[in-house]
Amino acid sequence: MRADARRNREVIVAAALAAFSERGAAAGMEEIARRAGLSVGTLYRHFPDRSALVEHIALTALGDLVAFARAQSATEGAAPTRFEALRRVVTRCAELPLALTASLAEAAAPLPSVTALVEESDALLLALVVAAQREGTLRGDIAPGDVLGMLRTATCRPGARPGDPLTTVLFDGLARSPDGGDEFGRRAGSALV
Amino acid sequence: MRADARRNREVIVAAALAAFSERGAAAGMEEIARRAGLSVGTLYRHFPDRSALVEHIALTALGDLVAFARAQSATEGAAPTRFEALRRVVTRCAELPLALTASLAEAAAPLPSVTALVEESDALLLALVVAAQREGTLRGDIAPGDVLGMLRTATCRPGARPGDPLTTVLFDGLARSPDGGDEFGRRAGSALV
Amino acid sequence: MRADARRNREVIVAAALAAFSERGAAAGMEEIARRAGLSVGTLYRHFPDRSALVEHIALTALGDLVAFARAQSATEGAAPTRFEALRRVVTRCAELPLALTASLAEAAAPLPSVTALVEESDALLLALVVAAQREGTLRGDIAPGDVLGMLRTATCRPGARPGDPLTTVLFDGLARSPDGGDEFGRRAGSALV
Amino acid sequence: MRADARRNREVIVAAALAAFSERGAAAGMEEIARRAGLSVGTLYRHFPDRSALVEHIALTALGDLVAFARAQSATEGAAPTRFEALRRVVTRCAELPLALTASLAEAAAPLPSVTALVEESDALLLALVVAAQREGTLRGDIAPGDVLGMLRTATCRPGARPGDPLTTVLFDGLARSPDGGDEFGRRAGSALV
DNA sequence: AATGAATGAGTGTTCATTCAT
DNA sequence: AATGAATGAACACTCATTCAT
Repeated sequence: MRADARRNREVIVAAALAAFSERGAAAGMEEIARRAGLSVGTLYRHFPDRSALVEHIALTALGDLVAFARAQSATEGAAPTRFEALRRVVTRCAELPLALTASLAEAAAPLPSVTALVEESDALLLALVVAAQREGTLRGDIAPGDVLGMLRTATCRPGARPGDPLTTVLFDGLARSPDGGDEFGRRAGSALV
Repeated sequence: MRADARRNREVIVAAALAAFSERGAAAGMEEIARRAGLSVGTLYRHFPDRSALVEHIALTALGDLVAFARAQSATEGAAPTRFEALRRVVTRCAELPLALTASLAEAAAPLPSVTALVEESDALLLALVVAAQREGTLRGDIAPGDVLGMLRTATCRPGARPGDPLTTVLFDGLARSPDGGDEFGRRAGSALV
Repeated sequence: MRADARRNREVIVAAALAAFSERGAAAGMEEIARRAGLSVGTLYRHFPDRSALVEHIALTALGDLVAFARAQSATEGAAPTRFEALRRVVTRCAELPLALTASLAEAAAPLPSVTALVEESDALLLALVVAAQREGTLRGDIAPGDVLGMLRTATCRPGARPGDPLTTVLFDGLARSPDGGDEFGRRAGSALV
Repeated sequence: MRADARRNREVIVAAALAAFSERGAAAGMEEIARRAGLSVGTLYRHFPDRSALVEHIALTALGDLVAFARAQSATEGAAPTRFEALRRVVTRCAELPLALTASLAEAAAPLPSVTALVEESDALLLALVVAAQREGTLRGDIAPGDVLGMLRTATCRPGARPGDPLTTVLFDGLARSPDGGDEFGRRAGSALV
């Protein structure tokens, strides 16, 4: 592949990402092309049709996340605890353009390749949650599946951002307090959404 | 407004609700009209344009929920505890067609009237959570905002249904165990979603 | 169907016929709509897609011809001889917009409904040729299939017209001369194309 | 012109011929280039635009035929009779890719250069028919123009092939029977195509 | 008041043609 | 001189909206 073609391909993907993020799956090919400073024909040279572009973006974002999650799931990872590994993955999740607009997610969902990655991602995260609970760094009184739900709520909301207070608070709340107690009655009134 | 006109309006709303639920925001005016047994012209007699119809549906569903939440929030409500009131509101939430497809929610989100109701709904639910924690029926070791997140995860997922096991399990998990202890260390590894 | 809709449908068909005749199958939907004094949307209300329009026109022309051929094939038809019946059918053929441009014919050919009619048309014409030969009004020294080929050459050329000298000459040449002889050596030098 | 350039030109023409034969005028420049093992850029180096390529192919095929017909028309040609010369020309005609799809023929028809060759071809063939009838080897009871029509039917049908039974039968039927008689009344009912 | 036919701007997509590599 | 990437006008088709019946 020629250098300029590869460059253009990247420009297209970036433009599509931006367009979908800002305007949802409603963003048209023409608009994406305009953002990329190219013409529609070039889009179609790189992606056979609209859904191929959507799929590519969804797969790239998800694949990136899954790769990172896999790395962090390996015991020999740099993270000192499974809890910390989980925090890193979730933080990375918010850094990635995973928070694609809901409608793009909906558009990509039925694609088998996307479904497969979502399932792997879920499995990796779930395993991390369970492991963190086993090692005692993540409170054990919440079902792993519920924890996953909370994480998803935190990271996949439209507009989620890496530095989000919600994510921070969430992990604070999920951590087993160092003094050994998730003592009942602790008021957490400040950690509102 | 004549009786048949009011009837038509209701039929239209019901048809739109069904169409959006099944086919997402992709559902067209013609399809909605067909489901309603009417013609597009009649749709436009009742709603000036598509977004007015979307807004009406979102407001109806949300308004219904907020009204119910308001009623349950009044201390003199029939619910014996705030925990029970919360459970009723959440159950009602799942009964309502609030779990509209993500794309419809996205379409309705920017409307100020919808935003206002979402905020009121969040405030009411949050107050109920705090109150339930105060009265000791809802475990206090989870931040109210996190509880809200879990509830949202449980109720607003696409495809959520009133009888959902997740909702049941969630409230089981949220209840302070009768023996007085949310004892630390309880493993919940088997309670996967 | 409303009166104006039926009128418009006819206008569309006429416009499509004219457009295809003049510009071949390359004629676009927009042009057909413009000729009809309508907008593309109306074309698509009446015909689900381009090929449906092409098919309709081909079927109408062919169906008309086949109906006429069927009528003339009935022994009790008004034509005194099978030869005369054949001549009428072929003349009618040239009167119909059957001489659609080659590319339209090519576009319509793969449609099963069109193929079926073409086959029936061929069968009817072939039967007429054989019958005319049996009754002695059509010279018997040419294979019926070859006669059919000649007829097709005469009628289905692009630009064929009812009054065509070729058709006249062709039937003169096919007729058994009244004096009983297709005598060898007759010069026909004047009957050139 | 360099040797490789001439070679490329030939390859392009052959590829275009194959593409048009198989897929009709719908064949695109990119497909032709792919068949030729070249890129579109090279096509445009040899032919200024699509219609130039179409014209070249039509002219080549027709010119080849006309040259052959001219040669056979010269009295001193190798053919023992005019009838045999005609048979050779027609056979050659079927060997040439003249039977291009209808839509290509339509595309090339309006070009004056093509029209001129078609007319010369018709004139040559017609003259051969008349001459063959004069020398008594081609039955004289069919108008030369009609004979031409039959020949066209036989050779220019889409899908016509050199060895075609139709061509053989046609010439058998056109030949004056050796016993001297195209005797009237001969039934040919069984010789269906 | 209801109908459903007509509108037309907009979308995805193609392809002959041009031009940087 | 060849390549193949980029162009952009054109096409088939859709659908929210309007309006004659």
